[in-house]
Amino acid sequence: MALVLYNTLTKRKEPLEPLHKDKIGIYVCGVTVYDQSHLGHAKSAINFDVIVRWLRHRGYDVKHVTNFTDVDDKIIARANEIGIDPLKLSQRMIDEYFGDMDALRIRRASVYPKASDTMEDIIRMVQGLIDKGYAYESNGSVYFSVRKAKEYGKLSRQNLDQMQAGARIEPGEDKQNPMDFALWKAAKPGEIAWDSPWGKGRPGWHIECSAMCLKHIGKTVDIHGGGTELIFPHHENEILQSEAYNDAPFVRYWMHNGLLTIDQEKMSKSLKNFFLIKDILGKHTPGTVRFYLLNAQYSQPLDYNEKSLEEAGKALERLQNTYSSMKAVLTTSKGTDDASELCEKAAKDFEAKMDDDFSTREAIAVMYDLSREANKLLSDGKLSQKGAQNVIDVFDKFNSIFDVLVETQRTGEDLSGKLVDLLLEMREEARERKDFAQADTIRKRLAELGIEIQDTQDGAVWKRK
RNA sequence: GCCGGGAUGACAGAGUGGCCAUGUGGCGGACUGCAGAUCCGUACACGGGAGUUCAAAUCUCCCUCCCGGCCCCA
Repeated sequence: MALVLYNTLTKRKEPLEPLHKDKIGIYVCGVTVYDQSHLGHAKSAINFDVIVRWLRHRGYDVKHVTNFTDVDDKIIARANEIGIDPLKLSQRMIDEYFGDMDALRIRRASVYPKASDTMEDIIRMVQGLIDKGYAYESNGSVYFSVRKAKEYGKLSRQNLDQMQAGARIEPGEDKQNPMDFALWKAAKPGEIAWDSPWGKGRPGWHIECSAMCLKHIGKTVDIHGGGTELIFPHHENEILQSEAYNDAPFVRYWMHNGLLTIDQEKMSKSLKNFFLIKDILGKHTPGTVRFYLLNAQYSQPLDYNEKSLEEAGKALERLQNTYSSMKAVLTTSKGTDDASELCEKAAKDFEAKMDDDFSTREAIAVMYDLSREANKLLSDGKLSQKGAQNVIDVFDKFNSIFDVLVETQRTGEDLSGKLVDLLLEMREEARERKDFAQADTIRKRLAELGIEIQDTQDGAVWKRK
């Protein structure tokens, strides 16, 4: 069955058909690095992390490009406040960003271009747009002329005339039309600037993405992603620039992730209602955070609150327990049922849900069903060792995409493992002679050492926490 | 004002024209020396109003409310 995904451009789910058979170029708008990352950034990054992992799992050769906007008004303002070079500030924030993302086990993109490294390409593109008559220079700045665009608003379905009537944007002093947007901004005195044919200045916000897509992927990118708040004007303007410059369709599939809200409002730096990733990770494991964020369809908004994050942690523990139990009985289970039918069905259902626009929430539900059935077989003493392995295989596949489970496999082969086995034998003897005080002491002392014991019908099993 | 997305049980969050989402939490059981884990059963639902249909939470229309976008933002 084909993989389908929701395309914001056409407003429907479409089968994925990359431009070049098995290769996919995906560009995801990154962050403006003027401050630390919050949970909303994590949502976007994790959503696309899973999407890319799934595409790779399906056999595609994926080139994933995510940019850093390292030159912009906010960075300049912040750098001035603290008195450092803007590019130093942005580099520092990039380092922080990678620290957070690595902690959340987000796989790195193939390339992370920065606006400041892409300057030649940006200037070439701006000049090209002027040469083709789509853009004009005015007092050292360059603007894209929206009236020259063949189609305006095809992504966001905005109508130029209505927008102006409704928004009543005052024309900027250098603009011919209020909806024109800057491709190149003339430098103000003292600002960081690059040389260009129009004097010193720096790129407008939208042009870097167009230039990076062209440079790192090509005229047409298969998938372009970002948060829903970027649809207008950012992505709309990218389309105008790129299609005018390249004379080719810019993007085949537009994917937008829903925003993280808090008390029903968008989490954002400007609203000051954000939680930093590093603060959240002080209270919750990376697995819990990932699981929480993947508990909703990527395209839907998700309302954050501490309680639902805790719930996600408990819910995840359920899957973790099953996984750990299966590992624990891998060489001891005595049943005869290899659970193959069950596991094949789960694996198939999981694939189908992920293939349906990356429906992580439903894919998780499949895992719960598998969990329940597997636990039942285990507690009835029916599960075979092969069966435990089959269940583990499905969980491993799930985890290769979601990356939320931790290895709790007993390491019984080394000395410490053998010592734990010995203690469990002694505890078993204590229990047989009803010396529960002794048995409980052993359990308690081992727990203090990070070894968790659970009594099952087939005897006690243990794992490292 | 214009554009887009929503409204589902205590909470979180799926989905489909007729059958159970799922998880957390409740309640009642099973198992157990105790813990823990696990399993079984159970209650609680589809914003409001009209229509289509044998059948609608699921399709159509209207209404209400919420969120996002229209300066920056994942």
